[in-house]
Amino acid sequence: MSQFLHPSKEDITLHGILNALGDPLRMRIAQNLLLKQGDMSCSEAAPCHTIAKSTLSHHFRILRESGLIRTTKQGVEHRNALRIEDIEEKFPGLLDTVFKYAGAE
Amino acid sequence: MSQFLHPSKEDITLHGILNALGDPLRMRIAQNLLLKQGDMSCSEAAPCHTIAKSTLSHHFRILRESGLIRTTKQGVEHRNALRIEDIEEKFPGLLDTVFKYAGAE
DNA sequence: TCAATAGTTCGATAATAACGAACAATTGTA
DNA sequence: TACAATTGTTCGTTATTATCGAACTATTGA
Repeated sequence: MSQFLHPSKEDITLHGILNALGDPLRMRIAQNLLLKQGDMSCSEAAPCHTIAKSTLSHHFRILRESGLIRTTKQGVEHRNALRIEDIEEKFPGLLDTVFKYAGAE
Repeated sequence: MSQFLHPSKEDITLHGILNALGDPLRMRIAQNLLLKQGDMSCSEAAPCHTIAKSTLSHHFRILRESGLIRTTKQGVEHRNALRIEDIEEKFPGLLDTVFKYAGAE
């Protein structure tokens, strides 16, 4: 009874992941989630507080529907986490390689 | 006196590359260029002949301005090639990893 | 000089992204 | 039970980007 639409591991596509990470804002969200090594609320993972929350919500949906993150509801917050194991199973080494170069941008 | 706008190696960004490859059409163009291991004309590298050539031109421009490909003029054709060495220098292993999983999509 | 070829550019329309406002769901508090 | 506060989604509008066909440029070959 997940309220969010997540693709199954098999349905995750490479271009979906690349497209998700090809946007600077979404990349920074993903980096934040990676650093935290746990789940974060949307506003917590947001790279800045100037962006409209409707826009933020839109980006989280793209991240979610690409399969890069999983969102669960906890109280009033939506907690987000990278689907590291799923991505690693489907595309071994991809996240390592990408995040290795994502730091400085 | 190149007629095309190519970023210098240092100006190539990760999200530019990911964004370029995050589109299925552009990914297939890049794959074609990789397989050929040489340069190809735009129409030669195009994944299908139903797409409008103005649209194709647009995608080649994005690939070019991301730094993923280099375009040179040879007669009436524009020859395109992946900038493998440049990308490899800036992001070692990135193209290997990405193209390893790009085949089946 | 003229036709053929390969791409680019332009103008119009379609699709997508950004924003603020209104909404829904949950929590805490009186 | 209200009711306010908080988090995020949805909706409607506007701005940006993608797609297309038509017109254009540059080059080649007849």
